[in-house]
Amino acid sequence: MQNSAFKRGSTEPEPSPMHRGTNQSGMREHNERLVLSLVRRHGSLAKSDIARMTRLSAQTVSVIMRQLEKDGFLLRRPPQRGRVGQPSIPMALNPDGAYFIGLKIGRRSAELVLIDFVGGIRSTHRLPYRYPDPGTAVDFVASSIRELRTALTPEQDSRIAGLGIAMPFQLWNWADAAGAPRMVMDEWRHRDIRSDIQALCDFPVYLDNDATSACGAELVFGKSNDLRDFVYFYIGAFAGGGIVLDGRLYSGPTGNAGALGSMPVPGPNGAPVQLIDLASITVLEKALDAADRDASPLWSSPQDWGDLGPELDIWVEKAGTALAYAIVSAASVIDFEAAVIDGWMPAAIRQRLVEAVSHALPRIDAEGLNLPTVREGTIGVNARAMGAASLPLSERYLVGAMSLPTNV
Amino acid sequence: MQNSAFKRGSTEPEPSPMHRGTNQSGMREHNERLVLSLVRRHGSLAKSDIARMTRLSAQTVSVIMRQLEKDGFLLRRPPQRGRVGQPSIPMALNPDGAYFIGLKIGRRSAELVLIDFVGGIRSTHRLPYRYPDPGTAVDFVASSIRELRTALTPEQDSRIAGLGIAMPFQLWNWADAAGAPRMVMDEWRHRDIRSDIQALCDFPVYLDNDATSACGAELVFGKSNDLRDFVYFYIGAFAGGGIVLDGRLYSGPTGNAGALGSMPVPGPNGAPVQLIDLASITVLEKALDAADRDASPLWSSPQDWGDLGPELDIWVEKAGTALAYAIVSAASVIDFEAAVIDGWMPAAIRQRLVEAVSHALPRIDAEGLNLPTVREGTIGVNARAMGAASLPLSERYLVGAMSLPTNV
DNA sequence: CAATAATAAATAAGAGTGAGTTATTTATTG
DNA sequence: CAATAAATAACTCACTCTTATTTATTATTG
Repeated sequence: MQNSAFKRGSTEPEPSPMHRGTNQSGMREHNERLVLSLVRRHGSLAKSDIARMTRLSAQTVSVIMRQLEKDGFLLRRPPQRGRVGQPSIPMALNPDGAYFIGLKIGRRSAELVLIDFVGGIRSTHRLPYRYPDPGTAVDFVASSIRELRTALTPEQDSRIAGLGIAMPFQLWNWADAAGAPRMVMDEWRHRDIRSDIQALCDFPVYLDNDATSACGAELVFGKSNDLRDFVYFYIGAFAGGGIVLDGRLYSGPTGNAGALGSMPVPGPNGAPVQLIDLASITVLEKALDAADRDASPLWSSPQDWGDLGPELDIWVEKAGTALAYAIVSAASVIDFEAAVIDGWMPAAIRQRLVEAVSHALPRIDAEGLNLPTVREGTIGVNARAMGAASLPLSERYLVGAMSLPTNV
Repeated sequence: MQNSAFKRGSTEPEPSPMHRGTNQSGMREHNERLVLSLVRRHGSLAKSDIARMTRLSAQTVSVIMRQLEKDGFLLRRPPQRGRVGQPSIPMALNPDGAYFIGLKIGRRSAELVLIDFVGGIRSTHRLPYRYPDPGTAVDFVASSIRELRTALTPEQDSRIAGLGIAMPFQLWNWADAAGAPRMVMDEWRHRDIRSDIQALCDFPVYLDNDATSACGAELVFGKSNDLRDFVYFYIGAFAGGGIVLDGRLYSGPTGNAGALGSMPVPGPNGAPVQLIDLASITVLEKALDAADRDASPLWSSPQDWGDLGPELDIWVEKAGTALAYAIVSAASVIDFEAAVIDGWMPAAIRQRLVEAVSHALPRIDAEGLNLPTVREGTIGVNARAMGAASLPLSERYLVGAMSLPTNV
């Protein structure tokens, strides 16, 4: 079953489904994005560094970067002395160069953040609910945006470059049978939430899977940007994933790439089950409920779960093994450099989970594969909302997504 | 364990591991490749068609295509009358526009083919052996190339644009314990066969996994070019695979993407085994041996295996189920549009195998996934050698592989 | 049924843009 | 003060775009 909302969209119609040619403005745009991408990855770089890396002439880089500085995307840093020759002037991203809105629509709450060009959170809005409902969600977005925009100067306001939505794929399917009326959940199935929110905004609106978005946050704002290709797991209420190929978030032809929660892994009795059935936080919740332990910290305090007893240990062990199988399967498809694991959990638990995966991995038959190294994610609980905000950023300012330079 | 030979190489040193900028010649080259890619995909196209598809101006397309025609890459077809306005002149690929050499190094034989710009096989050279040995292989390549080049006019000879090698990953590991001396097989581990062959050639030499190469043949010469993203299985002595993303063969950071033979799938007793242990032709061979049937047609007559009895039926069933699991796992990583299955087997068997997969697929839990459609490959037994030849073609004439336009 | 209009492909001439080249300036270390 | 390296200025060159023109066909009309 396909989610009609999951056709990534921008503000412009794209009448040509095919490849497009390149002209001078496309070339310039590509080179500008390249400069911004390199500066983002390295923190700060001198014009001469960029020229060497890109093989563009020093003059060309000079022109491009002066323009980017003039446009407020780059800032000069103190000249670097100590080596022969004129000191180089490192250029860094200007945090105020552009702003982005990230919207996470979850099963228990919606969250909207305003972030700056380097991923700093400038404001946060939150709406908890028993179950999500499209009308309420759109109202929340409308009022939150109105509120945050009034707090900005006109100059800042004009620099809001886009909004991204992170939402579970097939939200209606995974809804809690408990609280959610069937009819409300079915609304999600047919409603094009992206268009509804686009109607509120004069900047482009993008939508992607929540775990894929979280992966985008890791790529754009995290410390994993030394990696060109990695597979990413976000362990939330349900386990999900994302894919980075050639340094770009890859969400696939239908937007459902990195649907790692649906990966078949060996189950307790030998029969295959889905990763989601072993590595989700709801699985831990059920185990705690069955043991008459209080599971509420799982949702309310992701920074510290307190003592959850042996149920946690068992979950970490089983989830880690399941993730290890998923990693081997993913490595059979793409020879990822790394597997990055993050989630809605305390950093200490995340670390234990990564250790469990690292421990289980060598016990799986991986003959013929180059196994990825396993790493912790570096964003944490905010990854989905920040990832949502990273979507317009990537689309507009990085060499990414549809990145062949196109006509303008 | 990593195969040092599996660093895809070209004839030029690539000192910059990073992204490169675009300049005018890069822009022109990109647009030329785009034209050739579109003409290849559609069979023939008028200049005006290309202009509409690429959004380039008619004049630009006119200039580019007249140049490509002058350079011998495009041919005029009869004008298309019947509609209002000046008749359009479709342009098609000139088969003699460029030639490519494909080399397959297998476990039982090496094969070298010369193909033209549209995939026509112009000559074939074959060397059967009990086990592969690097020295013999290089000698075979040297003499075959010498021979085929003397049969070409100087004009044709100068149009040989590259050579591709298709070779199993970790050839030494899968070697038949029977015939192959350990020492000879170990030579493969350390020898850089690509460089050795590059030394014989004045055109660039590429190397890729054999199944990945076969996938490239399907993409470039097959009838699967309506697909932007697909997963490909080549069932040879061992099962292997390849990946196509955004219309380009993706071989991954280490060249080991699409290592689908190593995919864990449920085994006969519940414990996971690798796909290779269920869906390889060697598995069928062993079953035939155990039943005292003659397995030799498997290798000697891939066009017609004759009657192989119930062992074949069992193998098709088991291999089909295993492939179905591998497809679901792959679909969890990337939401491929299609799964294409080809191999060293008669077309009728390939068809039965695809049916077995299609039958097994709906019985696997694929909640949350968009399952790809299952298709037969359209190249068949020659896929690996032709795929090898497709590597330099893609690299040089299609928007592909390292396809961001770069400086020249 | 010719004459003319409409349509679309293809091309020509010239403008505009952006990267490359060469030479120059600037600021530092040795 | 020489050597080195960053940064920039002036100018050239390549390639696409725009506008106008030519060409070949089908459709329309008196």
